[in-house]
Parts: sequence; structure tokens; C-alpha cells
Amino acid sequence: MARQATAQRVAVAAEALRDEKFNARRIELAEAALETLGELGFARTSLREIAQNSAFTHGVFHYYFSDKLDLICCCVRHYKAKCVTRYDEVVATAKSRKELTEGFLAKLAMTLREDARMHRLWYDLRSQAMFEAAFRKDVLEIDKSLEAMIWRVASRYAELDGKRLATSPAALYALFDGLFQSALLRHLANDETAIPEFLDEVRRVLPTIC
Amino acid sequence: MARQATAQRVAVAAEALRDEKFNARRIELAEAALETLGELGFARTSLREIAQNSAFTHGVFHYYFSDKLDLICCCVRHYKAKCVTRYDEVVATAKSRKELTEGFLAKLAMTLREDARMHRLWYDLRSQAMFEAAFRKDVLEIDKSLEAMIWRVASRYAELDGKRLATSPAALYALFDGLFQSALLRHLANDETAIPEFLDEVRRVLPTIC
DNA sequence: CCAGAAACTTGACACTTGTCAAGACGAAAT
DNA sequence: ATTTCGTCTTGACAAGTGTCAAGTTTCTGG
Repeated sequence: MARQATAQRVAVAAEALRDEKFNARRIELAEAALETLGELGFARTSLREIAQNSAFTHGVFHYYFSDKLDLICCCVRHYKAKCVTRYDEVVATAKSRKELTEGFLAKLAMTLREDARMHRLWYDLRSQAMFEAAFRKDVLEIDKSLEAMIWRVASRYAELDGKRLATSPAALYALFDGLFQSALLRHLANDETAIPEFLDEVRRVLPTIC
Repeated sequence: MARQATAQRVAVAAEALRDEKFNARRIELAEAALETLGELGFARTSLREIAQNSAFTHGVFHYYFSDKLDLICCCVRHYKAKCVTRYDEVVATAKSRKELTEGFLAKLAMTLREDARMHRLWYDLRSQAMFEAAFRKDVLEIDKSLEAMIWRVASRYAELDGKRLATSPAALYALFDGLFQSALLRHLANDETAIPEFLDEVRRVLPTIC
């Protein structure tokens, strides 16, 4: 009886370990896929292309993912985790409005400059979700998280001057997302003025939200 | 001499006529292509699919367009012309803020409900432009036109109460575009609350812009 | 009316795609 | 040591892609 129970516990533990390894591998593969996806976009990216730009063969992807959509969904979910806490440190450490503003702007500029490819992929996938139902759940969830992220920044901004925000989370996110998207497109089109003008715009907008 | 000049004028006129016919045909084809593009999105749409969903054969498209990108660009440009004057009548006829607001909201709701497929295509193509340089010029141009369109509505809104707008065109467009995009996605995901909540949001936002 | 041009159709091409089956490799278990 | 299992590779398949050349129809100017 006791031996049986022990054996079962060992089996369960072994399976859990396998699962964990399996999942870790999935994330490795998703990360590799994100490279190519960020480069080419969803439409032009094939499993073979992903494989060629990585250390894996195209078969592995089918071993770990039921199909292409499964892979992309995993990529999107993984992307979310990285993205959504980007401004939290600034929010946590800023001691004044000015400090928060400058920290936020600096991070925005850095994101735009260095993670442009990841972000255009995000906009690509969000558009795809309008056609492909399989993406919608994840995309809507990420969108909510991003809205909450912006709301955290804005709340802190208001709090630092003892004020209350005058807009809704949805409107605030729409505003920043719209500005960011437009700046990203212009930046990718080699418009040198895109980032500075975007920063100016944000700087001008911030005082009006509360 | 005179006869030669006449002959030349006739030839020029004939060529212009041919050109006009050629262009008209291109637009017919682009319009047919928009049907399928709105249904499937850029990524999943092939020339053959476009042809099958229309009265044309797939060869015609290659007769009138140098390649697929050429066709899509023509579609986008044609789409722009239709889209950009959507609210101008409301702007021209509204005699009060209330009238303008209600007219604007009604048009927004109608657009969201009836032209959802065309608009998701627009967002798709704008994302594609982040990857494909060939789209950028047209997309940026259309974006500017849409910004101007929103600005006209807002300017009239301010003017009707003798006030001045407190935001920049870019920020205002970013806000409306962001809200619209989010509402569209939710609407396409069969979220019944998407449109009413969007309208509420706009109703709340409008008084804050001046 | 008829020759030539324009408009369009058809079918084929070279290539890429997602998918999967058959097998190879290595490690763990018996 | 042999079997078993999870992991991964390879090669093949059918379906679909953009492109184009060759042929057919329709129109039109003389």
C-alpha cells in the first residue's frame, strides 16, 4: 500500500518534471520564432523560415505545437509577460511628477528605438485578431493588461500631486496607444522627427489628464 | 500642317480616353478585390481567391496590375477617397453642439456596424506598412487625411460654442483612432457592449477637448 | 469588311506552404 | 544489454502561391 503510494508520487513528480521541461522548450522555440516574426510579420513568416533563422529544424516546431496558430499564440502570451511590467520600476521609484515624467518618456523612447520590431508584431497580431478568432482571447487579454499598465503610470502621476485622474482607463490607453502606434510607423519609415515629436506630444498631454 | 496637328490631337485624346478606361477598370477590379480583402485580410488573400469571389479571372488582375502590391496599393488609395469625407456632411449641417455630437455618434456607430470589414482591412494594412515599405507612403498619407477629418469635426465642435481646441490634431486623432480600433476588435469578437460603451466614451471625451 | 491592337482567358511553371509519417538518436528503465 | 520512451530529423506530400507566356475573343480604326 505504502509502496504503491510512493511509486505513484514518484510517477506524478516525474510527469510534472517532463511537463516543465516541455513547457520550457516551448518557450525557447517561441522566443526563436519571435525573432523571425518581428522581422517579417505574421503574413510572411513560415515555419521553415523560423527554423532556418534559429538552431532548430522545422519538424521540432510541429513536435511542440499542434499547428502554426498554437505556436503564434504561445509567442504572443510569452511576449505579454515581458512587456507589461516595463514601466513599473519607474512608477515605483519616482518621487516627483518630473521624475516620473522623465523616466516614463525615457522608457518610451527606448522601447520605440530598441523594441520596434516586437511592437510592430504586436500591432500586426492585434490586426490579425480582427480576422482570426483564435487570436482574439489572448489579444484582448493583453490589451487589457496594457491598459492597466498605462493606468498605473497615470494613477501615480496624479497621486504625486494629490489629484485624481480626469479620464477613463480606456480613453487614456487609446490615446497613448494611438500616439505610440503612429510614432512607431513613422519611426520605421525612417522619419527622424517621429520619436522627438512623440515625446513632445506625451509631455504636452500628461498635465491634461488630471 | 493643320491636318497633322489635328491628327495628333485626336491621337492624344484617344490615348487619354484609353487611359481613363484603363483606370476605371482598375478601380472596378480594386473594388472587387476589397470584398475579399475585407473578408480574409491581407495575409490570407490570394489573387485567385479574389478572382473567384468576383466576376473576373485571375489573369485580368495581372493585366491591370504589375503585381500584387500594386493591386493592394490601388485598393488602399481607392478606399481612402470613400472614407475621408464620411463626417463632412454632419459637420456642414449641424447647427449646435448637441446636433453635431449626435450626428457624429450616429455615423460612428453606423461605420462600426456596417463597414467593420473595410476598417479591419485598414488596420491590417497599416500594420503591414510597418513591415512592407511599399505601403508606407499611401498609409501615412491616409493617416494624415483621417487626422484632418477628425480635426474638422472637432474644430466645428469648438466653433459652435465659440471656443478653441485644447489638444493637438495628432493627439486627438490618436485618441479617436485608439478608441475606434478597440471598439472594432471587441465588436468583431461579438461583444455586444463594444459599440454602446464606445459611444459613451466618445460622448464623455468630447466636452473635454475644449 | 478586315487587319491589328487591346482585353481577356487559360493553363502551366517554379516555388513555398503546413502537415505528417517514418525513422534515427540518446537516455532512462527493466 | 535490450527495450522503451521521449526527442528530434528528414524527406515527402498535396495544396496553394505569384507569375507569365501563349492563345482566344472583342473591339476599333481605316
